[in-house]
Amino acid sequence: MARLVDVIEDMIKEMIDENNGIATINRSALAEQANCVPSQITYVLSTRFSSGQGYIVESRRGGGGQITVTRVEFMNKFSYLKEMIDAIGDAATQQQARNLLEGAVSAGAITKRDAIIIMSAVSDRALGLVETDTRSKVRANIMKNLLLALISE
Amino acid sequence: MARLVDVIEDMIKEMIDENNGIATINRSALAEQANCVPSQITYVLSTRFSSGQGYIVESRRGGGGQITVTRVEFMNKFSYLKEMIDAIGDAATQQQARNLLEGAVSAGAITKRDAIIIMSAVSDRALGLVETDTRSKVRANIMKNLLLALISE
DNA sequence: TAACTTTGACTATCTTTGACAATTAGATTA
DNA sequence: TAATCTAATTGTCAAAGATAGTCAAAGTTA
Repeated sequence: MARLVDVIEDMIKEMIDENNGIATINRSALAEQANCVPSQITYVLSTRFSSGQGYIVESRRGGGGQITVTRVEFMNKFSYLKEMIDAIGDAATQQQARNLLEGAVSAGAITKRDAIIIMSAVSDRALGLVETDTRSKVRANIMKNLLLALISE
Repeated sequence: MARLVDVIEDMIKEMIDENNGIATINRSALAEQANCVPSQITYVLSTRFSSGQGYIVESRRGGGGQITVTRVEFMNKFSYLKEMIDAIGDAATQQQARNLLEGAVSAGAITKRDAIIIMSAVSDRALGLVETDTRSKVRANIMKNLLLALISE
């Protein structure tokens, strides 16, 4: 069964692709198109289109209100990695790590190969022996070290 | 009567064989099929499909969640890495990790760049939040996962 | 007896939904 | 004109739903 998040993520990315890197969204219309509640759109935007993933999301409420999603282009690799490091903060779940890495790959900030390597180091499997209550922090730490290594190449 | 672990192990291996080396599992569905509790699947995966045994296991929770098991083929050109994985065993100090990586670089099994990346993930600095008494085990685990990722490319 | 297997209650994480709050443009009114 | 109302939008947050993970006790086997 396809996940709604994935469907919506794809729809938004398509809009972005078709519009020179900027999607202009009417939240409820998109929700209707995707057959879901409007807040689901908000959820997708916050988990898949964050600044650490190379997007700027702006919005306005009220009549004529809308959401615009802009893919940040021409951002050099270093500042992208820096954004990622900021986004990680001091804890990250496996899924958050995955989302960040996918964003970085599609932004061209890192290669797919590097993303796979990094993911393999911070997956739940790799960290299985770390106590569950510190695992997210350990993951964040490792990931930041890995990204720093990429920066300092 | 055949042991459950063996039955489930075979089921998963069959799925892998039938799908180009990758099985996609819904844990509770498979448990139902095998007539056991879901956590039994987790047990089989951790005892029979570990990184030391050449499998990459990935998973996601939540709606649409799933587990994927990938069998990594050891081609000849990766025999050095396979031996490395065996050599790591279940614990490695930072120094041992460094030595192994240096050996791999001078043997031409991995690039210097990859060695630096891997080292940045398993350095004491990256693992600072892991309790010292498990750190070597965690390091070994991460390293095996990383090497498998390199092989699986 | 030591190691391995099986079970199940409990936990963690991710997604989906919906009720309610906040904001804004434009229309209406005093 | 200024204040107010109204309709149109997005934002927030917590609950419900859907998976997988953990851990320790009980059972089995070598």
